Amino acid sequence: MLHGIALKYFVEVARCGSLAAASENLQVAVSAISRQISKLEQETGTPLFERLPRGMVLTEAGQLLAEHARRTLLDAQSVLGEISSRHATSNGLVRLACTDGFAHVFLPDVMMTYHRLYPQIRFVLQSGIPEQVRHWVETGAADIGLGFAMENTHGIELILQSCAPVCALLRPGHPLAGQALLTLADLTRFPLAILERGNTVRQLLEWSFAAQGKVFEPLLSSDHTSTLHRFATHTDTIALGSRLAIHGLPDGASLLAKNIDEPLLQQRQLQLMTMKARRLPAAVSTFLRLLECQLQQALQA
Amino acid sequence: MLHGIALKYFVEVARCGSLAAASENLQVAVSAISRQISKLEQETGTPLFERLPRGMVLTEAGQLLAEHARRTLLDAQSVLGEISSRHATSNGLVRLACTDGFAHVFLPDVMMTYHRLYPQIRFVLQSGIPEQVRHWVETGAADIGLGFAMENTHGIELILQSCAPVCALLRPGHPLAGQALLTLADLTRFPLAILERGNTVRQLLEWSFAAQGKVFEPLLSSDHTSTLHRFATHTDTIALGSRLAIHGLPDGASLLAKNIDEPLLQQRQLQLMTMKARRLPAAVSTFLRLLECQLQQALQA
DNA sequence: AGTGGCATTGCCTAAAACGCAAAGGAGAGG
DNA sequence: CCTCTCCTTTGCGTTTTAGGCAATGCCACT
Repeated sequence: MLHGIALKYFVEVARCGSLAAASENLQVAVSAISRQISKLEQETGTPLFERLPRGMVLTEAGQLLAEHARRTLLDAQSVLGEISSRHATSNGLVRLACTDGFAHVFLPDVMMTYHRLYPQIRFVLQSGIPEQVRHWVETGAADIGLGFAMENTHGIELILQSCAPVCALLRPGHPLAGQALLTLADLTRFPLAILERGNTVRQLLEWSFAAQGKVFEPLLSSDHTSTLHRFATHTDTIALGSRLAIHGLPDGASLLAKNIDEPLLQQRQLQLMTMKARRLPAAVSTFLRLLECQLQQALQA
Repeated sequence: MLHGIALKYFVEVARCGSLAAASENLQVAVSAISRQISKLEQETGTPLFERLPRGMVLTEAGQLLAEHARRTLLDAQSVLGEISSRHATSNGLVRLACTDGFAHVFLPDVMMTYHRLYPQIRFVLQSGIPEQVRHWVETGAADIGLGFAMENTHGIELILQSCAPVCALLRPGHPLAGQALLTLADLTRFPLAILERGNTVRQLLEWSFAAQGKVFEPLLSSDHTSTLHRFATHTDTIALGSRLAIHGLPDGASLLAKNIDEPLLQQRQLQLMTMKARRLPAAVSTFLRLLECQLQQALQA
């Protein structure tokens, strides 16, 4: 246990938003949890939750405490791991969160490289829209996040940030394959394939089209990057995405990435992130270094 | 309490090196503490202390846990502070550790500047030899450390590191005041004033003299920089120290800092440090930024 | 061998956590 | 408007855990 059960209960309640749900997950009576929360509130001298008819939600003070608690529990877990097996990198789990584009080629490649160095380390990868990725990292559900954003984020530790403009991805035989730079007008002449709403690409594209009074009606809309790519490699459809997403694809499936002459589309930032003020387990930390390194290489290529 | 008492007892035992002493400080029976320690060892599955006839000393695993515990407890304290008084910078204590040279002019000046911005923040300053400073920061007895070192340190978060060669400090009327650069031979022709053993200046000077087969017999040896300065401003004695130590002294007491042509003396590094992986209280964090800024300015001057 | 400084163990008491059941509140829906 | 449902909180008896005290064991030092 190391740390009082109080904090453990507290984070669970914060996570599920009600005593009842937490009681279910923790297999502990509701009353017990209720008392622990009361105790915490007494100790801090402020209410940590707002009591709503349908559950409990963190107050401002509660959020501060929740952050502390999550940091602490994660740290404890990592330290216990390091203690129980003395070799630094045998605390064997790296939990990654990323937006879809990285999940198919880039991250698997990095994981493979890492795996050759430390075969006993396991991975968990979760992909989602940028907002989810950010949230997972912030709450410690993932160790490392890789995604896109349009503005600078706070409440998160930024390991690396780099401009990652939205590109047009098209097959070598495409009519536009000869042009180095495309315009928005070029895009309107071909069917488009793009990620669902909630992703930065989609948002930026919609803004760009709206700014020029054009309607944006993609032929294909999916929540999987690979769907788009597959489609684009065999048709004249133009997929919208990032250069990194196709970096390292097998030659047979290769796509070309073309820049698009539209300022809005340049605004996208790639972000590599971890939880703020968190001490990472050894395995995560070394993986992070590798990832950062490979990311920089890929960005330059 | 927030966190189980176990960790609290644990760090205290680690700090004083025996159950008996910890029992005294905590006002808790020895047996109670002994049981908490046993419980921790059971939970981690490894002994955390080596039992010696004269007390207990941390094992390797124990050290890992102790670091975690200290991080956690400090973090908890800081979060509680932030909660109880919601304004970020009202958690009112900044604990500084530095080597003697900074304690007289430089740090007081920074504290004054800070105090004008946040009048309710209090300070604790402890000065000592570099080894102590480092230790205080490492164990969380101080929030921020400012000192010198000869090699790169680990187990500590380096906020800023900069070359800080040992200089000769002499009064404007001194026979050597005209020279821009002094040699070791110059130093032998005048009485010297220098800090006690354990400080980097002293160490480097002794090495330098030894390397040239000279004996090192300072006229004045003190553990207070100001003693040396006072002495040097009114005699032809040369004080050894850092440029920063005299930065901002009132004109009447002013000394000149001269570089010395001796590679060994250039090796000294100034280090601004905090505990590794620790989340600092808001007040400490803002003070640190100010300090860092002023330090950079002073270094350029 | 004896002594003093330590840590551990056994036993008992005090305090804290837990579970169950009942009570109190506040929307949702008929 | 009343009831139903889904919450949380409270009261009470039981169980678990921490604390204190005194006895024991260990080891070095004299």
